[in-house]
Amino acid sequence: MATYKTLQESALSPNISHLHCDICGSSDIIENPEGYVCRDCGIVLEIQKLQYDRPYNEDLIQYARGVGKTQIGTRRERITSPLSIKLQRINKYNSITTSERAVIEKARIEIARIFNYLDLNGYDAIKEMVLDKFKKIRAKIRPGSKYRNIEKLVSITIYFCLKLRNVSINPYELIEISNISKKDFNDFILQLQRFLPEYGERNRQEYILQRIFEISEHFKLGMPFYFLSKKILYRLWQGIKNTTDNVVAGLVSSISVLCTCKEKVSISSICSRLGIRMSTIQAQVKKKIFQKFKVDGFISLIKSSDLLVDILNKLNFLEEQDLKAQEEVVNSEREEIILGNASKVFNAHNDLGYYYFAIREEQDSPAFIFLKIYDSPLDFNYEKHRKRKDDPLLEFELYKYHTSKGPPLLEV
DNA sequence: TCACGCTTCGAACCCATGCG
DNA sequence: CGCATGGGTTCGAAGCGTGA
Repeated sequence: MATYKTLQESALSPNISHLHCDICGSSDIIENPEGYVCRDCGIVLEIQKLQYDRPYNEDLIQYARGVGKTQIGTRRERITSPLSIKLQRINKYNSITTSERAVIEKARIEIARIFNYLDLNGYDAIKEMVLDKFKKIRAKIRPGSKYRNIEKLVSITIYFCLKLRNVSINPYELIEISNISKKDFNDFILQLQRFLPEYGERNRQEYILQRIFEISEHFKLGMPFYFLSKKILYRLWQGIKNTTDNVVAGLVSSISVLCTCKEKVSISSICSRLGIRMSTIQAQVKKKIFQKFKVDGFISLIKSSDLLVDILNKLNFLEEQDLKAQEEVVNSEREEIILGNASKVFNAHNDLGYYYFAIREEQDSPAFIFLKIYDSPLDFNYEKHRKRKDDPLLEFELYKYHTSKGPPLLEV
């Protein structure tokens, strides 16, 4: 250290007073990157610049970068020293920071191991994100909690971060390679979500669409498959979203395959690619499509695929024209209208079912909104109710309905 | 006969809720 | 944080059907 200090001091002073020029004898010597130079005659002195290389010394090994610590003597030295109490105290603080750093280091190794296993070595940015979230989440958990377990916490943080960045991840695969049980995995996800609020608000549709795209690429199903899947995903989202991402992806892809390219790929191969069961998709199609749209005659997933095509036809999914227009509708921003001053003026049963008549004041001119409630969406024919082909088509979705307190809240 | 995809149905699991 | 409960969802294994 003394040598380093001397060098620093000498570098700060413009003159190196103890040196003399070899030629003119002047003591006006300065230091530059090449060496020592005489300011009077401009000659570079023969004397070498001192270059300090720290010599190897077994005792100094603790200074090495990586360990980043100074050892406060050996245990015996600390006890026998006259400054024993002080040294013990310093050593105690020293070891506290060591354990925290060791945790980060252990986490870093575990993250690298899992990324390596999942073949995600190109995702360095996500690796850094995982470590960052790991530190932040761990800092918020009280000491002694099981949720501070490094390996388990790393595993869950990786799961969260990959999902947030729309990178495919199979939870079963992650559980298999991590030191975590299935029960703990679910438990951790539930508990740790509150420390990562962005996970709850993430765009699930984007992740699911990414998985559908992977299916499309893997089985070479082409763009018709992808666009139909996208349409089904966005338009039926409210009805199908209440399950895991992979199941939704499987449901949408399966419907799409059954309607466009049944012969190209089997449903079971799509399911195994997504790590889900075909029976799950069958149950979903039965409940979310057939039961929801009140279509009788469901036998099984494959046997009822003709009926499925009929349903999608009636819902205007399979029309080639309007594809672009419908995509715009699907992608357009949603606007919420609260029919606060609407009044129900007619409430009779007729062929169409129930309907409401609503009035909403907008500046000086009143707006009239007709809401027709059908028994089933299949009873509704868009074309019949559009006077001209180019009439704008607005989709209304009933978001909240207060039976006794007033009119419904709508999402347009 | 075998492999593969599909169907069936009970078991296992998940999740929300409440309690201690 | 663990446990119990109950309803809904998903899994998993056995069996069936079909084509090579």
